[in-house]
Amino acid sequence: MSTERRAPLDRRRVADAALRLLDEVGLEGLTLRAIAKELDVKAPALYWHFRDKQALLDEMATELMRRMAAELTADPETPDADWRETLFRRMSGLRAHLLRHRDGAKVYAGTRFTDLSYAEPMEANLQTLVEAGFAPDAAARAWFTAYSYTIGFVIEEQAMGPDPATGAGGYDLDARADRLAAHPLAAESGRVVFQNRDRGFEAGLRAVIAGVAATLL
Amino acid sequence: MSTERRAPLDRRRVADAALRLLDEVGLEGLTLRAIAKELDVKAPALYWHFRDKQALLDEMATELMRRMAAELTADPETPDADWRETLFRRMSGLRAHLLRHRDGAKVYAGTRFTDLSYAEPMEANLQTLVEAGFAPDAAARAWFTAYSYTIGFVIEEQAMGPDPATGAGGYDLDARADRLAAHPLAAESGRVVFQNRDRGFEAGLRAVIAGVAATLL
DNA sequence: AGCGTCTCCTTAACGCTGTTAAGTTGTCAA
DNA sequence: TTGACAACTTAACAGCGTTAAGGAGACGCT
Repeated sequence: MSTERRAPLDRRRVADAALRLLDEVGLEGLTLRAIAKELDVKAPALYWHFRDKQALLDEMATELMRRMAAELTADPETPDADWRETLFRRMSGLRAHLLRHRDGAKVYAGTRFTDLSYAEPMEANLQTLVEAGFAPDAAARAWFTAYSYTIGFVIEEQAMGPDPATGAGGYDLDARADRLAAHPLAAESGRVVFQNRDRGFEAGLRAVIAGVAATLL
Repeated sequence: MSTERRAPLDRRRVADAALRLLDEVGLEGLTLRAIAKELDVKAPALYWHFRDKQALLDEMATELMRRMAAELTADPETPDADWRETLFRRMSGLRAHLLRHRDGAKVYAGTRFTDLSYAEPMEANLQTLVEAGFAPDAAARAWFTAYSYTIGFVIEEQAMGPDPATGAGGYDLDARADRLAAHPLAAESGRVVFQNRDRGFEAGLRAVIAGVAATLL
């Protein structure tokens, strides 16, 4: 008679399962009952670990951030990298993590972390900037500017659906261009924005970093 | 015997009422029944005008954009303004419109416009950049970069709650600084980011524009 | 050994949500 | 006068987040 009792849940394992499920069903399909089922549990059990659904979403965002931080310590910096390269890599890494999950940016944006695990990596990032000559205020401003750009970019990006170049493309660019035939620049801008997003993101990020260097350093 | 029949609804009047209601109840309180009540109508009536709730939200975003465009044609450009000033004003105006409504950025971000009224102002904006010497691709990139920054900024901003400086401040900055005492730069960055948001937005936007000029022009 | 307490979960139910189906009313054309 | 059509209402449904109440197992205490 195996009296195997499942180990009790904790917040991280719930957030982990929720992130897994998110990729299958999207944010609007991410119900408490579905998450509970994933964990072989009934929905009200989740209320033992979280005050409400928003607290669970906050924990998901925090878990995402923890994974980002873990990747950083695992894969150590090239020591001679300057602050531009560091900032570029941090924001590219943020985008990559958000893109790993369906609606990742919407889950992440504007949520409050549930613990202080963000403090250490954030301090390190700001330190890099200060060591490069930024005043503490300017370092914070520089970081938040690049962060805002990244978040905004990925939110729009994920709302567009899959990249029409890579993959079967959910959006018909030619039809869009036809509708906008009377506005040639707007028509062409669709291709620039919707296609080749990796390159596009990086071009914009480089601009942001260059501007930060010019006005805040 | 007054047989006054209310004029039938249309999409814009519904979107208008929904935007009014949004300020009172926030995005999560914006239910179809509440919108319907605002219009003296029952909830299923809305399905005569919209396929589903998302279509209504799209119309709200479109209406917001229309108002922005209307403000532009009403208040004509100083003719000698250079592209930096134009871009700065456009993005500041976008932010101002998003801030006018509770959860404005969340409603606006990542929705699809329901008609082509965005085409004309967008063409004008891109034209300004092209006339200033940007290649068409670079103009589109420049615009989308500033746009992403603005959207990301306002989403984070509205998620923070009211500005602690102006108004009674929903967030306790001193408590935050205490928690982060071991990480002085991170602690101080809270004040930089959470306070004085108008100035902060503008400083970041100026950096973005300077960077765009340096790398894309 | 037995009792009580605490943790972690279940069962049952609540009000509310977006959405659909079917029916009603007024208006206008032929 | 009839019929078609637009613009709604009434009624209902499955599913949502959430709460209240209770139950099973582990743990410490006497």
